[in-house]
Amino acid sequence: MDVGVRLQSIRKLKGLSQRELAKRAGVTNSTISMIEKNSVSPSISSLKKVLAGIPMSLVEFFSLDVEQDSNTQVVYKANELIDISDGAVTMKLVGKAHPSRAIAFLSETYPPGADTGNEMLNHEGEEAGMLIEGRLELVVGSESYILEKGDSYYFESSKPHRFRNPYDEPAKLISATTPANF
Amino acid sequence: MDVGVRLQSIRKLKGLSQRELAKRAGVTNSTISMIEKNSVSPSISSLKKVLAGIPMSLVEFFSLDVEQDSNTQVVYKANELIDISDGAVTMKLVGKAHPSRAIAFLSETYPPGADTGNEMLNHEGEEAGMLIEGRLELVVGSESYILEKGDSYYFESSKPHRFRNPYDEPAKLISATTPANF
DNA sequence: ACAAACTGTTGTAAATACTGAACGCTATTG
DNA sequence: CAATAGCGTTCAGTATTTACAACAGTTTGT
Repeated sequence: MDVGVRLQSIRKLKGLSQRELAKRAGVTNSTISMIEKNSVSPSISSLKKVLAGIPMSLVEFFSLDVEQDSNTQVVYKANELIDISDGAVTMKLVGKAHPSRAIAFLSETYPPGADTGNEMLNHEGEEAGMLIEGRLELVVGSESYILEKGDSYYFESSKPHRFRNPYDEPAKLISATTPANF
Repeated sequence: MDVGVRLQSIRKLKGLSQRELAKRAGVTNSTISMIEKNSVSPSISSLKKVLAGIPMSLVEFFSLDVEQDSNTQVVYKANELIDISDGAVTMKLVGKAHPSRAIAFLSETYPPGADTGNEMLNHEGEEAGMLIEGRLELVVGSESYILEKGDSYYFESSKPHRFRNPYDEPAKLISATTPANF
């Protein structure tokens, strides 16, 4: 979360000097220096100007993750998933030990009557899933769908959405969301 | 790309007033007002402070796309998935019509003897999955694992990996990969 | 109707970021 | 050995952003 260090590593990765980047970006070299030393917190406009000289967007800049080469666990037995259940809905997360989680991969079970409630729109990402057992109702935006075994979905997480099981047998769903909000 | 408009829409989405957000964020209301009117370009530190009051990260803030009303297909029936099978392995992709695919969400079937072959290390990204039926062997790096029904996995796509079904019943797998390489 | 509590929008003064011109340093070149 | 060109850092002055406080307008409650 260190803007200075982050900028410096990107700049060096691109093989640019402070002055070179400054020239391309249309700022002075001292600006770059001070930003990298965290002696100032740049304004959005000037950081944007600086990044334009790389070039790189603000999103890219902030989402750049400092790499980590963990030798983490790969396989998780059925009983090793971490339970993040919410109300009646059972949700089990794959990859508990994973550091830089990009996907939230879940096994979800909706007992009869279960409902996620009207989730607020979640700003980022996309999600997909497939129904493994039972039937389930999916509402995305103003549309309502009935999922049956083998059916799947894919939508932007930013749209308001909701899962509901109005039937009398449990529904089992496997889903993936990116980026992970857990 | 308009910071002011962006902040305002998020704030209103959360049902906060300028003063309320200001209080939570530890800044003054005038700061919020001026940022939203684009009469200033806030510093990273103050924008970060403001967003903390929502709360929201800088990445989320900048990656929030304002309008995204793509009326693309949401639900895909079992027979609507597009088949990208490779050799003996059946692979069906969810969300064929989706424009900005971030996840490759697949339903895969490995008949007895099927093998993906030694896949080359696959760019960056991560993948996760869960076994729905049968048994399957997964090799990641130098490690080999046996997946049974309900077991799952999560690893960096950059590690060399391979799936194989040495058993005499078909194996069914649901997987998610990001970013999508299809 | 009036007051109280809220909304967002301004000035002005204080705090912070940016520029331009130094500085010391290392490497390359004649 | 200069001399030149590059590097990143620092300092004083200027430009911009922020806090504080006052403002007008709208809604809530008595």
